[in-house]
Amino acid sequence: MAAVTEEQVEAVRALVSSIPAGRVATYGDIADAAGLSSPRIVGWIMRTDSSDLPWHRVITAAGRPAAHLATRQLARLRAEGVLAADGRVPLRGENSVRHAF
DNA sequence: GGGATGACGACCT
DNA sequence: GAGGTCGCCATCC
Repeated sequence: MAAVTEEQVEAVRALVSSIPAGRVATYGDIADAAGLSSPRIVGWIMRTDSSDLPWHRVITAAGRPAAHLATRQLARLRAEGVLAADGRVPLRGENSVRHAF
């Protein structure tokens, strides 16, 4: 009786996989776009089923990835063209898919 | 079966 | 403007 159906998980995976390089998305946006009730579900999916998804393109609403992965995330994002200022990804402008959603 | 934890967000103080 | 608290759903112990 999973409140979150496989379809929801698939939607999240599709959205994350649909994030273009040089752009980042927030957990809240993905959760909302996938129709999830809680952004935590997105994090749960990433942790449980990270598969081949560009999880490094998913950051928190604070514009900063998880503490343990922050270094890894920033390094990858920087390689994709996302310049993080002081370990923070500028969610403002075209850097975030928020506008695309 | 129950409690604590976790890739988070939003609201309140 | 910054920090702390509560709520959210699922998993792990």
